[in-house]
Parts: sequence; C-alpha cells; structure tokens
Amino acid sequence: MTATASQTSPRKRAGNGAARRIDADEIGLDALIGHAGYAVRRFQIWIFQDFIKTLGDVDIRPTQYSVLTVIGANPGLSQMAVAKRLGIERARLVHLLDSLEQRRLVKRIKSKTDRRSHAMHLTTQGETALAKFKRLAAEHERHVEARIGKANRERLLQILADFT
Amino acid sequence: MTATASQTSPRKRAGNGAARRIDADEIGLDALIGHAGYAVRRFQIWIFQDFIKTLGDVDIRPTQYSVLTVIGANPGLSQMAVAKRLGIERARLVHLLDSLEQRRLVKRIKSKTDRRSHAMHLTTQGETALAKFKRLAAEHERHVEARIGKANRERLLQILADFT
DNA sequence: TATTGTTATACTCTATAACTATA
DNA sequence: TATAGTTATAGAGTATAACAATA
Repeated sequence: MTATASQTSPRKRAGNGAARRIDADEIGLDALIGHAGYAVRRFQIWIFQDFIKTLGDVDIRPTQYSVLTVIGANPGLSQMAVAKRLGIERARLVHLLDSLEQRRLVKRIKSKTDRRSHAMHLTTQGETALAKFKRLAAEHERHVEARIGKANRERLLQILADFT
Repeated sequence: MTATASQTSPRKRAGNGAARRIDADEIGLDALIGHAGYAVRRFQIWIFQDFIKTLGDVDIRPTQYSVLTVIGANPGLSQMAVAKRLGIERARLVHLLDSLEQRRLVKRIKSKTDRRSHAMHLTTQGETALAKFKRLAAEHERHVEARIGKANRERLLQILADFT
C-alpha cells in the first residue's frame, strides 16, 4: 500500500454553524494507516507502559532491565561492549550504571588488563533481584500475548528477529 | 516462550589474564530474546531513523508528519481532538503547532462556536507541502518493505492494526 | 464545575562535543 | 593517535500541575 493524497478526502465538518463534537474514533488517519512506523510506535508505547506498570513495584524500566540482563548473561563486559550491544549511547549508559550501582545491583570493577575500562558484574543482591525482575518481565510478556494473541506474538518475534 | 534465569548461563570470559576482545554479536541477550518489546523497540528506532533521514531535506519528523496528515484529512479539528487521536499530550501539541504555524504549514482559527478552542487547518502552502511529504513517506515505506519483506510488512500492519 | 489552550517543571532518551586517563 | 569512561549541553518526548478564558 502506498500513501497518496488522493486515497482519502477530507471529511466534511458540520457546515451549519453549530459544530458537532467529533469523537476520536471518527477521525481518519489517512496515510498513517499505511505506515508500519506509526503502528509500531503506538504498539511500542503500549508495551513499554505495560512493562513499566508490571515492574512498577521493583522500579525497573525497560532499559534498566536490558542492561541488567546482558550483564547477568555476560559478566565482565566493558561499558562500551554493553552500550554497543544494546544500542545505547555510552554517555547515557554511564548514568544508567550510576543508578544501578547506587542500588547495589551492579558493580564496576577496574580491568587489570586495560586500565581504561571497567568490567561490569552483578552483585549477589543483583543476581537475586534480576531473577525476580525476570519473573515479572515474563508476566508482562503474558500480557502482550493476551493483547495480540499467542500466534501473532510469535510471528512478530520472527519478523523482527534480526533487529535484536 | 518464558524468560527464566536458567535458560542461558553466563559465558566464560578469558581467564588467562589477557582479556580477549568481545565482539558485539558474541554477546548473548539472554531473556531479552523472548521479549517482543525489545525487538519492537529496536525496530521502531530503525524505522524512525529511516523516516527522519528520508524526510531530512524537508525537515519533517514522524510526529510532525502525523499531525499534518490528520489535520489535512480532518480540517477544522480542535487541538484536543488531534492530541487525543494521536496520543500526544495537549501540552506537547502546543509546541508542535507553534513550530508548524511558524513554518506557515498550519493555521489556528478561533472557533466561533466554542471560543475556548481553535480549529486547525492546513494553509495552501501546507497542502502542497504535505503532498510532497506523503511522497517521501511512501518512499520511506518502501525502505521498510525492502528491509523486512513485503509479506512481513503487511502481516505486521495486520497484527498491530488496532493500536492505531 | 469542567474543558481548551497555554505555560512551566521534571525526568527520560537521543545526539554531540570535549575532557582525562590510559592504550 | 585512538579508545574507555566521564561530564556537559541541547533537543525530543513524556508526564504533571497550574492558570486564564470560556463553557
């Protein structure tokens, strides 16, 4: 589907002077309907909001969760390696790690082989906490499944597999 | 697929003192692999970057495009109606419209029936510009199709249709 | 009382640039 | 010289709260 101006015409507004109230679902999206980016963005907002809510009690946001998960699975990584793998700016990762280190979930250990870099590790407390976060994240994932359907969720993961 | 800590074990780092360089694609994502939100977020970033680049010459970003498209298809809408339909905060829309109005693409007209509200319209210049933006956006959409495949793009639009 | 548009504040995130200490 | 981590700044985007004008 291509987006052209001729696809839809502007809908008529009340022309009698007494403007009718317009409900949100009456408003046409026109070319936006054909844009994958629009749907993906709206879906991503929904999914992040559910994640933030589901992990609200433990106060962990999606980016923090991704950082903890990658460090947990690859202990000893440098900040640069984590940043590159997750597509986070290294300057941004500094603040994320400051916060996670203050919460005693992560520790930076000076590398002996390259004194410019830090080896990232979960603390013991961090390991325990991450296990809990993963259980909550799995719960969030079940919300996604309930929202779009089991088969659709799996199809989505397949389609987007090489963006990870 | 559920995300549990036992799915993958931390991979061994070089233990011989001479730390080996780790390439990004060697770093395991662990539980993130099973999260739709992670894949969707990475895809959304890619797609927005392509949109911003493809419409770089005309300096239009995704949110601006969505606002112009909805106003173009529904002339006379109030700011509240546009904000609600697109899921934008009304406070944020004020600044978006300030910018679009300064560029003479949009005009706010005081409503005669409800003097609190403004009726949003494209200017003549805005109509012409939007037609061009739509052609560029369609070009961007072809990039998406080339990246994930025609059938996958259509399937994606189907799966996410009710988030629009 | 409630709603529309506005202003303001704070926090998240992205994108840069520059600095330091190393390599 | 180049890289790792840090600090700083600017702009998007999100989330609130409060205010004036109007309903």
